[in-house]
Amino acid sequence: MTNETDPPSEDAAAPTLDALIAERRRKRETLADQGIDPYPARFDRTALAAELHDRHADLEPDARTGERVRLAGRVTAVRRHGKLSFATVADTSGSIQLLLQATSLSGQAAVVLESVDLGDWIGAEGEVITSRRGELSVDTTELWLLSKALRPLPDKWHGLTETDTRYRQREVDLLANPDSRRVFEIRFAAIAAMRRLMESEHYVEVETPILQPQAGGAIARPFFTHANALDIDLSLRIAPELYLKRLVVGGFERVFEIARNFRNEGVSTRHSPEFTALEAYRALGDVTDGMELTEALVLAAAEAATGRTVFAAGDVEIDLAGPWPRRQLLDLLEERLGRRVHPTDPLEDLRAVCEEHGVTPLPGWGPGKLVFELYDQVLLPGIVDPLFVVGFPVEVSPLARHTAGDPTMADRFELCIVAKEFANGYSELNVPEEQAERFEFSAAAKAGGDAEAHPADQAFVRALEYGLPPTAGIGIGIDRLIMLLAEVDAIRDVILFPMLRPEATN
RNA sequence: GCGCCUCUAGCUCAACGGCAGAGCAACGGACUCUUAAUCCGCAGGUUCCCGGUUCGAAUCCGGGGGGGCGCACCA
Repeated sequence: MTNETDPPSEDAAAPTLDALIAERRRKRETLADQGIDPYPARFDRTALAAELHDRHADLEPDARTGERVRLAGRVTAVRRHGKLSFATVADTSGSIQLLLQATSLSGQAAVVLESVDLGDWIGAEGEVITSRRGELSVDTTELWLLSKALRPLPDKWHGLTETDTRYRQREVDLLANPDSRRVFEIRFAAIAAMRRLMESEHYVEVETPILQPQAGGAIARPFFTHANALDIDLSLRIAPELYLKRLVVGGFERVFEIARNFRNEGVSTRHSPEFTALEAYRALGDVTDGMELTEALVLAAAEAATGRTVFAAGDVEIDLAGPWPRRQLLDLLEERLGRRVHPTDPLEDLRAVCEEHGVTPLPGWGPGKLVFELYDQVLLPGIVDPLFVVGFPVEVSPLARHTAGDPTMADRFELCIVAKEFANGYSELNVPEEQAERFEFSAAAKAGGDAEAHPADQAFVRALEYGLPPTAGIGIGIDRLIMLLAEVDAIRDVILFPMLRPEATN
């Protein structure tokens, strides 16, 4: 293995990407020529990098442990010093250094080391030691190639910065940018924690249709598709709400779904056409129980994912530590506007108040919508720390129970943090006739050209006629919650494969 | 949809009307304690695409494409 007298291969192609790949293929063939399988079927690993760091945190420099381990991971750095080399290997838990001495390596290990490239998956066996500089290392005797990286990795120091490539080739982003990986670790830890909480509260996780004859449960424009077998047009769901309440009618008293929703609307830093919401319904509860559950879920997610309650959001810090204040929307508006407003006020008055505060009323807006817009455009931007805003106009809450003694207001809350809505919930409307009436009203708006008005859903009304118990419902925007916990400001940074235009074909 | 910004070697970036360059990665070499290793050498380009202006275009202009940000719609 020491015939190093060959001149540089004279047919070396130009080191464009193709040539870099060809070079790595050549190395792979070199191994195969020597009887080394470049794609072995499996590997028995006995230790993870992080375990070793935990177990041997206090070793002196130049120490030996006598502990032999088998590691596997991706090569992220190689430092060659002639007969001594160092390599850094990253596995799912973290990174660890391999120390590779020519005098210790097996014949195969030496051959594998000769051809190893940044990005290759390797397995290594050796003794856990510390280097003379004190770095925990594996004094390697055996080395296996587990899978060849034919494509070169991004710059090990700068990583991958081009957003386009980060989103299109998320796998490369994840392996090259630790921060990106961290965001998704937070995401999935948070979701798992919320699932655990729901389970401990005896909610059943269910699945409802994504392909629906008629998209309901929210005010939004759906995507459409077509089912060939039935020759019918279908919508992709905009919310699971109506189906979940039908399950409560059916006797599943506590249900939840972590639902991917689809809305054919604008794309922005805060909006993705495809987004995830947790919706939960609890029989016998009301809007108060909904707020309690919402707060518990967010805190459980924050605790499990980060262990903190204080987060940076832009240039402000917010503290999630509860309990969160619960304030009536109409009271908050009175404080902000200097006068009391209510959906029963004359339309012209409400329009005047809107104009006065920079909200331009649109022609179709009723009094409830005007009040809601005052909230959305005037009140919401000023909210920083978590706040439950309670009591919304019925006009903009077609599925919520109206407030006792006030048919124009609904027992509904929104959770607001740093000027954004994070969750929404209410006492569910369970009077079939009233629901049918609300649907008629919104269906008229839809017929009048409002593409986002809620459609009448007869199957849902029929379900209510079998009896929906008093029920609390909530919906939490998972992506936005993750943005908060991970302290990133683009929703695409918390979605693994965000929607993009297709790549240009070569 | 509208406005602004952006696209140069595999990656990260220079050059801003005058020979398209550097660092990392690659390739050849030296090196048994490095950790962004170091040193010597070598190679690498459809400057996103099409067109125009110009003696000369990565650079200026027009059109197109990808992406980002802002506005609008929405959560």
